[in-house]
Amino acid sequence: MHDIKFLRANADLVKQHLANKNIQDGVALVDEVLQLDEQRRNALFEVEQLKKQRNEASQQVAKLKKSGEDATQIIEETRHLGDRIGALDADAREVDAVLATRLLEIPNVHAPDVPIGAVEDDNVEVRKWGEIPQFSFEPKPHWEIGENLRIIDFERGAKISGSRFYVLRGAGARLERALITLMLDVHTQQHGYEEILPPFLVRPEAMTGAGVLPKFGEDAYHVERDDLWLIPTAEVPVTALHNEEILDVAQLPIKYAAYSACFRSEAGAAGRDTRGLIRVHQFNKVELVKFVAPEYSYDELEKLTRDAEVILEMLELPYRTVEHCTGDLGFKATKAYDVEVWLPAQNTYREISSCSNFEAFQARRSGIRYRPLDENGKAGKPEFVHTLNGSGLAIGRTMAAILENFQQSDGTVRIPAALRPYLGGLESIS
RNA sequence: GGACAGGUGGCAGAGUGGUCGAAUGCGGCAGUCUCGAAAACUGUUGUGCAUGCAAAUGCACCGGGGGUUCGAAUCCCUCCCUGUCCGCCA
Repeated sequence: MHDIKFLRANADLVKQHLANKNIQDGVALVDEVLQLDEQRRNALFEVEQLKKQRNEASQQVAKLKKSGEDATQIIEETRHLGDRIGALDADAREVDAVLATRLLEIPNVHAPDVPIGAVEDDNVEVRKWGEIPQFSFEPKPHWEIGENLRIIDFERGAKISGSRFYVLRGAGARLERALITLMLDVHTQQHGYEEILPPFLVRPEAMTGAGVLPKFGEDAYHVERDDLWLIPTAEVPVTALHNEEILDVAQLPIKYAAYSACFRSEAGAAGRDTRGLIRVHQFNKVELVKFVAPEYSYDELEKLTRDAEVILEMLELPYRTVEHCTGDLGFKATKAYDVEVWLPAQNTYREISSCSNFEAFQARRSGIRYRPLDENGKAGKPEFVHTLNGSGLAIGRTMAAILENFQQSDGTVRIPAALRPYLGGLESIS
């Protein structure tokens, strides 16, 4: 969410950035909000004048009654005032509600150094790591490997829950659990994150604060009866951890690593990645979330991205890191990197982590603040923190990458050395 | 799910219709005292919004929302949360 004052003062800049982000109705959205804002301020000014009159009249009544005098005349006169205030207040509230919703729907601006571009192809590769494996045979896609080894059961997943669901069994289930544990261990023991295990169902406020609602409700699952949402990522509950709090500046940066199951309806994704573990309704992920002082947020983004990359290096998986161009940045981020792992059977890199700086976009929605220190070390007025997050990593896609990259001609899969301690020393799945 | 009891400033805790944004205590900040510190004493100490260049002024906020009233922290409705007991349950 934008600061309305910033929007008022920088409407043209915001419009330009939305155009850079390839947002079609950006100009109209900004103009509508500015108009609503003016309406709201006019209504507010009028109603506040009337309230002032009413407050003064009420104090008169109090004085008269105290001295035992008759106040019926003032009470009579003020009664109409109350009706008008009520009506104007209702108008102002209505405008305010529309304004708040519209404001929540305006995408974030982008950082000045983000490459301008329209689509994914304009993203810029910033790093590449690892050797792309050469096979003496035609590498199989991970879903075939998984089914042959009887560690992934897509058919029964569909029987139980429908398409885009799967069942892990035996070594597959254990591998999934090992990956979760390894990632949490590395992030907590080597990268300084605190481990969080959050609720998987959250209130609408948490979804709104993180930026999923009101615009992207279609992509998530909603439990009607209790008005709770299944989290599409641990980002939602972990970001909400500090909603409406003023954080102690000495604690910043706050860094959390959270495992959760993630639930996505994948509405509008029909026909895309229909096979395998790449695009499913329920998957596991270890998510990294940071709350930082604004001046450090871009440094922290670089570190966060590195924290994700390190996991792939430990697992010996080749990857590249690309920076999103403006057109691919999405709704919330001012700057973002995707870490993409090599998938041999698809002969391409696929996103396995997306690391973003949101600046104050989420913090403003969620009321997450801190008191910056002045040059004398004294605490000042509360200001919004910057929030960042990134996958560290998506577990299902990591499993897919392991199966495809380390498959052998005999159909077995080699387990990378770093993972073996988490699998009781297992060196390959056969 | 049922029955009670609660939710007030950073914390503790008064306040049951009229200068209550809110007593008091603790904490924080500044000052006095001191070589320095502690103690003591004095002062100060919330957030958001609007108008304004500013100083300032106004409005709102006592869990959220709505209502009654000239006037609500205080009364009513509703939702949420916490505690206790009962029921159910991993």
